[in-house]
Amino acid sequence: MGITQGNELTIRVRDYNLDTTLASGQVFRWHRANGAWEGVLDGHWLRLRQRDENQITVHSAVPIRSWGFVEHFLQTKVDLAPILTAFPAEPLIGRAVAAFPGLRLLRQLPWECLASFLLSSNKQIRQFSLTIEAMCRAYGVPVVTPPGGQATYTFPEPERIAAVPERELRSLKTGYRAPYLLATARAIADRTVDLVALHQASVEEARTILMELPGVGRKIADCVLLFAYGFASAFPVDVWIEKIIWQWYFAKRPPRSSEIQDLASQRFGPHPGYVQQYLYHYARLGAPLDPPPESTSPSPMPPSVTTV
DNA sequence: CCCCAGGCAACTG
DNA sequence: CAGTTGCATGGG
Repeated sequence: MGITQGNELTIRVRDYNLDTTLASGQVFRWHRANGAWEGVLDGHWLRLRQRDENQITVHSAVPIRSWGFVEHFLQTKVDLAPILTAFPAEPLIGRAVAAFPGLRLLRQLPWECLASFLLSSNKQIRQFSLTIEAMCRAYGVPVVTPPGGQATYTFPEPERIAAVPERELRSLKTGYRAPYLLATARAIADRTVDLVALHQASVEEARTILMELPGVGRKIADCVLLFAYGFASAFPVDVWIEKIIWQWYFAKRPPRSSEIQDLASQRFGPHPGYVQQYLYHYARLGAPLDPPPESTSPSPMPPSVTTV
C-alpha cells in the first residue's frame, strides 16, 4: 500500500525498474522530464519518479482521492520473482533478463492500447508516437497540469474519433491506417464490440473478437491481450521478436510466425508474454549487433505434441 | 536510389 | 493452405 499526501504518493516496490519499463515499447505517451516520467492516466496528469530501488513516487497536479488506478497501471503489486523463476533456463532468455532487471508488464486501458498499436503497424515508435500525440492534441480533453507546464490532453475516446472525417485523421500522418482507426473506433462507439466485456472472455475468444476489427491482425491483437487485458499467454510477434528468434532458434531458415507462436507456447513457460517483453527489449536495445548464438547453441525443438 | 519500421488485407498459386 | 504484394510516411 502507498503513503498518500494529497498530491503525492509513495509506492513501495520490489524488482521494479521504472525507466526500463516505461521505455520498453508498451506505452507511447510517457515522456522523460528531468529524471522523472510525465504522462496522463485516467484523465490525470502524473509525474512518476523512482527514488531508489524500493520507492516510486507519484505526483499529481490535483489532489487524488484514490490512487488505485496508478498501482494498477504500474502493476506494482505483482511479485516478479516467481514469474522469472518460471522462465525456462535458456541462454537467450537468461541474457535478456540479466540485461534488463526490473522490466515489467504494465496494465493499460484497452482502447488507448488498441488504438495506439493500430497506428503502429509498419511504422517506427518515434513516428507513430508523434501521430498519437497529435491526435490527443486535436481530439483529446485538456487535463490539469502544474503551473507553467505544457498543455496536455487525454487520449480521445472512441466516440470522438468515430466522428472525425477520415481526411482529418490522414492529416495526422496516419496514412493507410486512417480508415482502419476510424472503422475500429466506430465499431466500439456503436457497441458492435464491447472492450469491457473482453475482460471476462478467454484469451482465444478475446483474440477472435479483436481480430475482427479492421486493421487488427494477430500481432496487434496479442499486444492488446498482453498489455491491456493481462493475458500472459499472448506472445506478440513483431519484426524484432522475429529477428532474434530466427537468430537463436532457427539459424538458417526464417521461421514462419506460427512456428514462433508454437515455440513460445511449448518452450517459454507459463508466462510467454513476460518472456516476450524481455526478448523484445533485448533485441532492440540490449543484444550485440551481430550476436553469435553458436557459442550457446540452442537445443533442437522437442517432438511436437500439438493437438488438432 | 535502396531498405526498414512493434503489420494488415488482398491477392496469387 | 502458404507465400507475395501494396500500402503512407519518415529515417538511415
